[in-house]
Amino acid sequence: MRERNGSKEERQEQILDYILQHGSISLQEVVLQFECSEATARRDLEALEKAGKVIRTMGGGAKPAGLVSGREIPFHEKQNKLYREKESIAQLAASLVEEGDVIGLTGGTTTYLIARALKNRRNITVVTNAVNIAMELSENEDVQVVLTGGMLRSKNFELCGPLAERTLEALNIHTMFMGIDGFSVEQGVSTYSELEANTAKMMMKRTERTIAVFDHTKAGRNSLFQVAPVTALYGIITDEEPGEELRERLTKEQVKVFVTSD
Amino acid sequence: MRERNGSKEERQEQILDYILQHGSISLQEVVLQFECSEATARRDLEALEKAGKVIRTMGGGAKPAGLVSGREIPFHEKQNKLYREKESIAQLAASLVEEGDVIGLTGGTTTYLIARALKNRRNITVVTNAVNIAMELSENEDVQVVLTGGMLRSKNFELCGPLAERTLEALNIHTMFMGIDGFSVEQGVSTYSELEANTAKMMMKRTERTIAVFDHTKAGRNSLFQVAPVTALYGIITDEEPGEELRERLTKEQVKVFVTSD
DNA sequence: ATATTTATGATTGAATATTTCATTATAGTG
DNA sequence: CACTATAATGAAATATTCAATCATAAATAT
Repeated sequence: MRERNGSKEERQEQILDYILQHGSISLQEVVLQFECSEATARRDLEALEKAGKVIRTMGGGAKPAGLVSGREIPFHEKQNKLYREKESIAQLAASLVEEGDVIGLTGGTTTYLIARALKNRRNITVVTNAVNIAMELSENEDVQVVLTGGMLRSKNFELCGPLAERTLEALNIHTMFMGIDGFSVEQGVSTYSELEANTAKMMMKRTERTIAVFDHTKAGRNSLFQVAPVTALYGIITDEEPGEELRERLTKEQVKVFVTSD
Repeated sequence: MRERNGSKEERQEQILDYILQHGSISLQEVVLQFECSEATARRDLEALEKAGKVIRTMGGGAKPAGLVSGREIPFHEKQNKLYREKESIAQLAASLVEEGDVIGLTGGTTTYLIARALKNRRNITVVTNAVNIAMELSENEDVQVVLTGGMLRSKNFELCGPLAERTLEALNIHTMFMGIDGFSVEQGVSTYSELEANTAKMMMKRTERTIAVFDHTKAGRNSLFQVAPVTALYGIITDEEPGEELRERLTKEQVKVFVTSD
């Protein structure tokens, strides 16, 4: 390889730096600044685009929306296969929210979509422990966003730990939408992660009405850590009619069932 | 004019809606969805670009980063100014950090640069109330990131309010780097925002050594809300030698002075 | 009714992007 | 140390997209 000034990685990082500072860069600027060919400049921009860090424009590159401090906010819609289902769940959830409400949202893809559905609302407050949800909603000044504190788990952008729980103690939430990994009559709602389970539990304690949101693949499944029994729920929102037995039990426990196809 | 479905304005608004929701749109999607020619589709995107509402890409348009629901994030703009000075301040600050330290960072451009300088460190803990700093550092698993809770102020990504202060009560910070808007002998350090001032005050209470970081344009200036007198500081880091009187006073008060040019 | 303005679609030359292939440096292997 | 394999780069050919221009038809004004 004919390295002139530095490695490919260095160059791309510098290009990204430039874009983050200036907002955009032209192909010619890349060529001149790094004394490389147009082909290389394009390849660098292409690589950065693939990494979600740059959006390519005609004759250059620019800073994409949804990029915070050079980092992509994950959970973008394309990635998800159950996007339609989750989107319809999110729409239904959002329809239950009224002006003046104080809403709680745990982390997760479905709750993230609920946040997006609430994005253009006025006069609501959203309490969440998910940084990406907070960022999404902060775009709208009419939505008050309260983020819990805590240790940042980089993989899913959730704040967890004792600090998160401590923060929640000071809050009172009307309606909380809880994203979960498993739902069954016997075990209630459950998640893969103990940290998340604990944080969710704590959030529930501070909430009047807890509504579990999940797609049909989660129904009848149990994840490792139980968050709450079905009796603790105000309602559930899902995309497929639950089985007869489940439906009966839920009715008996006065758990409201919202199905998107209804 | 041969209006098919609606006016030019309607169409452009719908295109914008689509882009805001989906993040981007292709030229072909515009053509198909609105049954117009490519020329018209391009013209619409061009108009939206001129209005600053869309960034045009190769073969389409996308949501621009500078625009968030019609408002701009001032954070990245500010970063341009005095970048070199701030970067050198950040480097000096980072050099004071050792393995095992628990570092506090308030929000601000300079502190953000400190975070970036600390990004590849090992075994340090960073406590911050700035979401963008947390996101930046969370890329590295060897840096433990603790975010305070609080109300998210969308303009600068800072978490403020009683909740932030409540979170800080549970934490003990070794060295804190505080970004400020004004510094003078009489008033000490000050900021534009009362919320930020209060949060900074609280963070100071939980910190052994507080170091104020600021570029020379902040020296000798007072902002609206005082955070602390100079006597409360362990040190300052700035890019220009302070005046003789100031230097004398700082020496007398045993405030360490770090200047990047030294 | 006629003229004017505006929006649109089509065409063409220019700019940009993509693909492919040859070259050279780096890293690894015996 | 030579040899190979790999990765990065540059150059050239091809394909795509864009910008500018002009003609036409609808809406508006006179």
